[in-house]
Amino acid sequence: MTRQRQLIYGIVTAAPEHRTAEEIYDLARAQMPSLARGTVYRNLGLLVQEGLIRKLEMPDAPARYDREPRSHPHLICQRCGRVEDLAASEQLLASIRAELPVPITGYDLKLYHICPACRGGGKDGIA
Amino acid sequence: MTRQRQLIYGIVTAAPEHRTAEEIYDLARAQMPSLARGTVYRNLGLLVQEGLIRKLEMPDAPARYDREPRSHPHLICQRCGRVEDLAASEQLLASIRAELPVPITGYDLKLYHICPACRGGGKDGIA
DNA sequence: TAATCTTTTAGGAATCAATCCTAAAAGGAG
DNA sequence: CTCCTTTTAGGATTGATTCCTAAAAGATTA
Repeated sequence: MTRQRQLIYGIVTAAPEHRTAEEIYDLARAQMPSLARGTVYRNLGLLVQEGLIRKLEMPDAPARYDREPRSHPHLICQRCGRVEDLAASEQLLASIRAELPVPITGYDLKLYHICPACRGGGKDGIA
Repeated sequence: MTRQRQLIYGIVTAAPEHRTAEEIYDLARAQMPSLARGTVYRNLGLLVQEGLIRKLEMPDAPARYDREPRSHPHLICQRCGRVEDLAASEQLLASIRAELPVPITGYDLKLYHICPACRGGGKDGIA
C-alpha cells in the first residue's frame, strides 16, 4: 500500500461527501504536492475494483466517489447536483428482486428532486 | 422541425435499442451524409429537454439514448454493457416513494447482472 | 543492509466524448 | 420574394480520463 494510495483512500473515507476525482486531487495535493493527477485516477479505479469505495456516474458531470461501496440509493438535486446518501432498504431491494427474472449483482438507484436550497425562498418543503 | 432533427428522432424511436450518440450519428449519416456530429449531439440534447427521449448515463462508457422518456429500470450486463428495458412497476415506484422524505421528480434505476451470453457456456440461466 | 526484482509514481502527452464557434443554409412570417 | 430568426456543417476546443516512460519506491532475498 503506497502512501499515495493511503492518502487518496483516506480522503474518500474521511467524509460522507461525494467528491470528484479533481476535488480529491486538490485535497490530496495539499498534503502531498508532488502527487500526479493520473495517480489519483488510477488509484480511485483500483479502490473501486477492490470494492473499497464506489464510483457514482453523474449526469452531465464528472464522476463522484462514495466511501460506501454497498449498493444504496442516492438523492440528487436536478439543479445543483448535490448528492445525498439514503439508507439501503432491505425492503426496497426485496421489492426490486421480486420483480426480476434474473439475479442481480448490484444496483444503482438515483432519485431526482429539487433540493430546498434550489427551490428558492426561505421555506422548504412544508407544501 | 428540421429534417436533421426528424431523422435523429426517428432513429432513436424506431428501435428499442439504446444507442450512443456516435451510433446514431453513423446511422443518420447513411441517410444524410452531410450531417454534422455536433448537430446530432445538440438535437439529442434538445429532444431530451423536450421530454421526447431519455438520456442514459453509462458506467465508463458514452451515454445512450432511450426512446422511452418515462422513468423505468434498466438491466445492464456488467461485462458487455448490454442494456435491457424493464417495465416500470407502479408497485416498485410506490415502494421507493414510501421510503422517501421528499417528493421526487424522476428516478434512474440500473440493475447489474451478467447476461447469459457473457456467463459463458451454452446453457443460460437454468441453474 | 545491499542487491535485485517488481510495482507504482510523476509528469506530461494523448484520447475520446461532448461542446462551442462562425459563416453559410434553411425555415418561416408577411 | 424579402427579411429576420433559427439551425446547420465543419472544424476547433474543452474537459475528464487514460496512457506512456523513465525514475523512484516497495518488497524480497541473501
